[in-house]
Amino acid sequence: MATIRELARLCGVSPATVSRVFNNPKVVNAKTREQVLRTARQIGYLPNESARTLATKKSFMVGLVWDTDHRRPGWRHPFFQEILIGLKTALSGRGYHLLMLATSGEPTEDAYVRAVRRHNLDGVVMIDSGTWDPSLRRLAESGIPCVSLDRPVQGPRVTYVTSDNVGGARLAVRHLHEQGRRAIATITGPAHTRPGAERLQGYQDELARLGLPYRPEFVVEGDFYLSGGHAAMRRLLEADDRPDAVFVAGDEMAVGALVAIGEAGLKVPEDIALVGFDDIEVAALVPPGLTTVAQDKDGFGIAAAEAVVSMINGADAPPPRILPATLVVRGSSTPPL
Amino acid sequence: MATIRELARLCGVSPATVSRVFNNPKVVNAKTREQVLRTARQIGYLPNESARTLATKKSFMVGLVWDTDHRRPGWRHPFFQEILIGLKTALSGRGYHLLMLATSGEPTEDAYVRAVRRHNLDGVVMIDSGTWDPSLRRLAESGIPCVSLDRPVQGPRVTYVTSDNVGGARLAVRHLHEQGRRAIATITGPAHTRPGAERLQGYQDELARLGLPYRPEFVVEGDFYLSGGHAAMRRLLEADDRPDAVFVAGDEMAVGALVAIGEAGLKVPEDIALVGFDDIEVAALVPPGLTTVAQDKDGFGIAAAEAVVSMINGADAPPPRILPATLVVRGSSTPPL
DNA sequence: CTGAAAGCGCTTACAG
DNA sequence: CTGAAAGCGCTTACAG
Repeated sequence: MATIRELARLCGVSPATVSRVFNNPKVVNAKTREQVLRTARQIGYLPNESARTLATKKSFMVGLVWDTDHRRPGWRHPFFQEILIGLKTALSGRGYHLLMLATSGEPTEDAYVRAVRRHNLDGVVMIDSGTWDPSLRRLAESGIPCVSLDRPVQGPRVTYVTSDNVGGARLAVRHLHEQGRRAIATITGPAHTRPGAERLQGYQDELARLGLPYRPEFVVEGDFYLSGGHAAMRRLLEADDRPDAVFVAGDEMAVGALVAIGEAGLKVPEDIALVGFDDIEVAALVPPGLTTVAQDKDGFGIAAAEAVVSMINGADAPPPRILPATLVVRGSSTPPL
Repeated sequence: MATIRELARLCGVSPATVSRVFNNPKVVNAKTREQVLRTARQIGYLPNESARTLATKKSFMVGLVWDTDHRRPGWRHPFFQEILIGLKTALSGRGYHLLMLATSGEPTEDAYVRAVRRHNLDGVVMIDSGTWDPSLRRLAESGIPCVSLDRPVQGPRVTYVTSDNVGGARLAVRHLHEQGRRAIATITGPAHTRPGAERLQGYQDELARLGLPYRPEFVVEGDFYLSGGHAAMRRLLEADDRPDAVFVAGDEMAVGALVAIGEAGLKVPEDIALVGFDDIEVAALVPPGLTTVAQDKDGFGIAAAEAVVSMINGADAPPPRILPATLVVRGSSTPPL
């Protein structure tokens, strides 16, 4: 591996000049600049990022906290995977790499903060896995630029990105009402997750606006996973009074609900209309097509990357970004009764 | 951020001694060692990894090449997500972090090699996304310790981890035969992917062993995704002679096939038995339960971590690891005819 | 068991 | 526009 000194010697200039060619090209004479660039290409010179980071205190690396282990399967949700790729792409377009932070069995409260400091990470993105342990709080309070997905957090240089969960849920309920449904139940996400709570809120709000009664027996909590949606739907079907529509707060759960309805000998949408949330790939493919509230998955990654990079560059924490959610109508809720 | 000098000063020793406390503790006097450790904790000293990497040429970071963009949706497959977490966990247990490599629109052949060298990465894991472009070949040939998932590659310090795809496919076909099925079709993965080709091979091998004829019209290529399985199944159903069983080379495709069969007014397993491959979460949940060939998802991550770390520590490239695949019997293939 | 010194490969005021 | 020098925070033979 060639170093900056060798390259400088080859070009008959000082290392300082070579450094300027890469970091501040306009200040160096055009001729020498070209020569340095050409020679660098010939000998395959690559700047050593560790040395740069040591000298500049900037690593151009962002940490990803995706708090996962085998007891917390939050990461299994396909929605996160779709966000991850968008985030990686958006960051790399801005010159940043993504380091997956692992606590390596070091279960102390400051595990993440320590990892971030040791590696000179410039910022952090955290994916809400439903848990919110002290190590995340410490990270948010540490002063490191921090963007959280789907969860508001307190901290000096922290912001978050989320979908308009309340508005999206309202869209879903309004749509079901427009289709002539009046007994509209909901299968919620876990109450302790932000999206879970907000989508329930939207359901309640829209019910109120429409003048429909709020019926506690029409609200069953799920877990965002297929099996939870299946179980929740069975509970709804066991009740004396059956709903004619269900707003399911996540597509995976909605597929589980679909299955449960089929097992009960009922049909979607004839007997029960269904609207999901997320618009994961399977929503379009499962018959009769799942009507759902789409989240802007690429938008998550882009907004998170923008926010963290702007804070890294010295800006104050930008306000939270609430991405619009849009209704995608498919067969599970149409035609009207 | 406290440095090693400050810590040394506080303890009345030299930086060299502090360094030894962290890197080679046994050579330093027990008393001073304890004092250094205690003081380090008090002032929150953390070694600067960039400086360490610069001095030692070891970064304790492994790159992940997951070659993805919006045209190549390889990453969307839920199977990869399950592997990723296992890999991260296994690596972090061995003291390594995972850096997601992005080419940031730098579409040169040596983009990955450059990224690896610039960041002093100790090794690399590559996930086969079906494409195999020159930049991956260059990486494999570069001399950097390299582990590939699901694809054999040539290179001085390279090995790979895969499932026993041939054996697994044979298990599936044999099982269908034991259930009394004789007209056994297959929906394959893309022919240019290794798992796709091998599972087809296993299908052919077992057919031959059982004395069943190989019928080209019973072989339809899919894409490993739900929609591809759906389309492939429709083609099988359009033919004059309908199969009574299908070995589908991936669970997502199998779910698509299940849907297509239902749409055609046929039933699984009564009319057509189905066996998938992978054992992703949905396999257990979709009615009537998908019989499938399970891959050892945690095993992938562990084997890859072991292999790359052993090469980093100077060992020769270990032989390829072929993980056993096991049959998981559910309702889609039972009871026997 | 310990310290002084040199070095890892860069960057960046400072002076010219 | 350019160079010499100092410094980023560590590690590691070497000498004692």
